Amino acid sequence: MTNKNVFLKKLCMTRSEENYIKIIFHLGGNTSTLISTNAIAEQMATKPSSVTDMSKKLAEKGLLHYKRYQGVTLTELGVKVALSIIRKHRLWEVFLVEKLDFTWDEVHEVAEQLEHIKSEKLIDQIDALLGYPKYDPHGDPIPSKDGEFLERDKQLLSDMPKQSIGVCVGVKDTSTPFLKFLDKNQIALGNTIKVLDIEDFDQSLSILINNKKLNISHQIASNLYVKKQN
Amino acid sequence: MTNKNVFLKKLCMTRSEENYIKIIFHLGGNTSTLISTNAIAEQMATKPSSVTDMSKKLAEKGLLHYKRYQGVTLTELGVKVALSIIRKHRLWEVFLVEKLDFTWDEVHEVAEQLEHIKSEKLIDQIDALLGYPKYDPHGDPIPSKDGEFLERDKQLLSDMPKQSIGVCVGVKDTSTPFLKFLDKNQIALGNTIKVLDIEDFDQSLSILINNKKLNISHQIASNLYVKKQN
DNA sequence: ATAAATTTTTAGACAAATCTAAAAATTGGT
DNA sequence: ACCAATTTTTAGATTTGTCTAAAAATTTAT
Repeated sequence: MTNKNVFLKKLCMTRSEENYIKIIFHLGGNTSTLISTNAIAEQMATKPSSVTDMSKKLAEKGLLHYKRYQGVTLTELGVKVALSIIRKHRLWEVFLVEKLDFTWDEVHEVAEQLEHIKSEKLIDQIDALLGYPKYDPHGDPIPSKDGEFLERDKQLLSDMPKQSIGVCVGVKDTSTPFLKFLDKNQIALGNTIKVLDIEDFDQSLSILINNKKLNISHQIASNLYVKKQN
Repeated sequence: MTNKNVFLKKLCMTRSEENYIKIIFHLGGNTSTLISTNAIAEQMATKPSSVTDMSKKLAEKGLLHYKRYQGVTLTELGVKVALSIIRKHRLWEVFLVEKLDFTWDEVHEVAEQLEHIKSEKLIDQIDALLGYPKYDPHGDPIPSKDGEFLERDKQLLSDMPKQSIGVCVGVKDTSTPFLKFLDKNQIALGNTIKVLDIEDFDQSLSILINNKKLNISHQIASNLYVKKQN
């Protein structure tokens, strides 16, 4: 048994604590990014005052660093805990889709419950049963027992072929004009985008997003990351 | 969807409430047996005063009948809820043993967690994946979606006469030491057991199992259920 | 039948996780 | 640098499930 797992075993965490750690990880993902109280509150669908209370408790437990009015960062231990929860969540998602015929939109709610089941043997056996998958049904990477994982293969929208479908996962250019353009056109993280056509003349794209057809320039498309489906 | 399932869907129950209902069912099993506050407290490993509080709450919700100083009985709805929890618990136990190589003594703790996962589709698909089993790994019957189940015609090994043959179908004692003993001696559900001899002095038995002769105490034999062969 | 023993309930407290409302600190615009 | 807006924290309350200690009801024994 690794050193990490000894720590995880000793730590007894409530469901609520685990959800905070998971959300904080998703908002930052490492030990150096400061996450604000309000951002956490919004993701947790709770009030900032509740977040402050929980931040103090989790800092007390050594899972994050907290400084008044500054925000929090995960400790190394906090990252390990987050990865172990995410590992469980994503493995359960694969299980539900592969073994129990769940559709992609049905898995999340159930996986949110299953990720809190406490049994090392359980999740390791599920992992084995599934053949040690590397990605979940949404294409997100599944951390190994030791917390290692491969970042998913995302690509620029401009590199997608005609008729392909992807989910918007990030931007390359982070300038204000570009982000404003995205806002104005209601292009947001998580949106599904289908490439309808690519114009030979200027490589501009005709895409389907939010059930609406939209034409965007090659320059726009070459600054949007998508995760290709299938 | 049956009427019952409509009710179960509307009822939102906490984990603690579900555990009370399950324990009360195990102590009585029907709508007419009065269960005492102390008995529940002992099984729940809690104090009688806590049981009183919870009894009032569950009566309020229509799951049981409660009269001061008398005890409680389950309502019809309470029985249905209990059966649905027991169904989940036992199906998960089969899953853990059949699909994930858990041993008899490892399943209980994890099934205690899994039985509270809320998803009708999840448990129905697990049921299908397992081929709609009728009995769990301890030989206890699994209620159907409609709450019906067949108690098995079984008897204690200690009540079998010399030279009789039976098939192991369950255990009376489900404690870890007993289950570990069975694992160690390769006594498992489905094994055929022949009673070779019964010692007058201490009622210990000499049995034939897996084509091997084995001596077991009367105490062991009185905690093993077998189904007698014609 | 009545006193003693037991069981059950009540009353009041506590911990966890949340909330609201108000106070304090930080940030941003001019 | 200062005022206004925003963010964050504090203080105090609420809910759920539990506890202890004491009171009340029931059961048992003589």
